[in-house]
Amino acid sequence: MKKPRLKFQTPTGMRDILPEEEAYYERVYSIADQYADFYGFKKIETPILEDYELFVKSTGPTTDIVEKQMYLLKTKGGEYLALRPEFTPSLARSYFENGMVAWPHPVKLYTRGPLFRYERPQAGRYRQFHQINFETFGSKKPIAEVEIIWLFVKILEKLGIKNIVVEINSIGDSQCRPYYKKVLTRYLKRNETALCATCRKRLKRNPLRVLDCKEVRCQKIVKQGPQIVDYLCEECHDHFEKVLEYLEALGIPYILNPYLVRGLDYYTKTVFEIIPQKDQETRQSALVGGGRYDGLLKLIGKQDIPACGGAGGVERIIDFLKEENISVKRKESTPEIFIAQLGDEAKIESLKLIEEFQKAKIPVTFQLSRDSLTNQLKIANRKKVKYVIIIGKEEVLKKAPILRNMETGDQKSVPRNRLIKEVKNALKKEKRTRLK
RNA sequence: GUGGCCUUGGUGUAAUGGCAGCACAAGGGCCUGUGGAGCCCUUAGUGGCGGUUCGAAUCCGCUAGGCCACCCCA
Repeated sequence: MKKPRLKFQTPTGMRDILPEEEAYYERVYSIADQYADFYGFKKIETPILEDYELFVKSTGPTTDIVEKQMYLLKTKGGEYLALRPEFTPSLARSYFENGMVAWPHPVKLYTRGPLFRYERPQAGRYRQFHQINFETFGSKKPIAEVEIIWLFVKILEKLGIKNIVVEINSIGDSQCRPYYKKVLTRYLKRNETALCATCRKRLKRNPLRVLDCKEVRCQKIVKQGPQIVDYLCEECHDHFEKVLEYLEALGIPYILNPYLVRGLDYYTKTVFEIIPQKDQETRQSALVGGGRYDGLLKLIGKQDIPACGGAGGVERIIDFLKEENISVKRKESTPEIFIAQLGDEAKIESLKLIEEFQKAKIPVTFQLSRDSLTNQLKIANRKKVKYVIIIGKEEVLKKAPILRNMETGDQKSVPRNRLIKEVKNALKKEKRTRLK
């Protein structure tokens, strides 16, 4: 619980990512990069700011994201821009704008980076957060969304995450969903008095959302009501069956959740979430979410292109890694050599030395702003380096710095021109004895 | 947008209406060019505004942040 009451600090819900935390991000990103590449998803980046209308049109004007969570800003030129709250609209826009329609299909894209939603911060939820995101444009085959689920499962596995489940459902398409909506609405209306207040509102605006209400009373009613799977049209039914068949073939464990609907307007057919097993009850912290959105592209471009995609929440994945005690090793260099200098000539000489070590790819550390040898050795000691090179006036004159072993306290003077070689040998010896 | 808890040096904490203290960290010294220990010194704090009171870190109000939950989502 930290809160430095400073003049300037990060805005609410935003935070600095410090070195320790950064190691986790690097880990997640590097694995995502690697797997994206293997599975043929091409990495692209889109601007953080987009035309505000893009999200209104695609994410949906009645969604919470658009209604209350978007960062909206007006430029000096009078345009309305939004900080992107999700990736899909941006990628769909980019698909049309860059003529990807003419690329060999399906077009498989990968992107990652910060997203912004204005809401109250909470565990695993920030106003600036990060996602890894995959989209496939131009395939209506069920394998397309399975591929994305597969990819996410692989990435999570590689990160060391087990104990997760894929929850999956089909919410139909424009053929069958309207009818189901009607049936559901009729059913819910009959039981309206037993629903919670918000669900009574939902009933008018978006009755499907009643399905994933967490109120016990609503769940009770929903459980006895009609399920979408029984109302799918033939095409959606077959599609869904194929999806499940592929998942089984891949050995990906999944759970059918007939009440999974998701909050964005544009989904059709398959919707899925990947959730830690322990959160299955609450479904509070989905690590990954996505689905098919065949109707979206025609809303923002000329052609009607089938598409699907999914997004993984980087912060949530990292939180989960930490909860599961999956540690991430930092890959920064750990210098084993400290260069200590005394006096001006020696300081200049040590600058040259540092460059030589850099060229020889030997990581060194130093504190040029310190002058006393005592202090420099103290620092060297704290940094747990193996060797210290000491250069003073005398050593500059003799062209022979001192090489000191910090463990044994032995030291000897080494001719300047042989120093790098000598250090290399010493480090090699260290490594060998450590292996024994 | 709603609710609960919280806010004291860089960090972790103590003081419950009466002198803001301790530990660690940091910087310096004891020790002129040789570290790890010890000792000494220094820097540095009640988030902000207002109220109650002889007196407020402490009680009250507002405000700003933080954490958590609801809503919703990754």
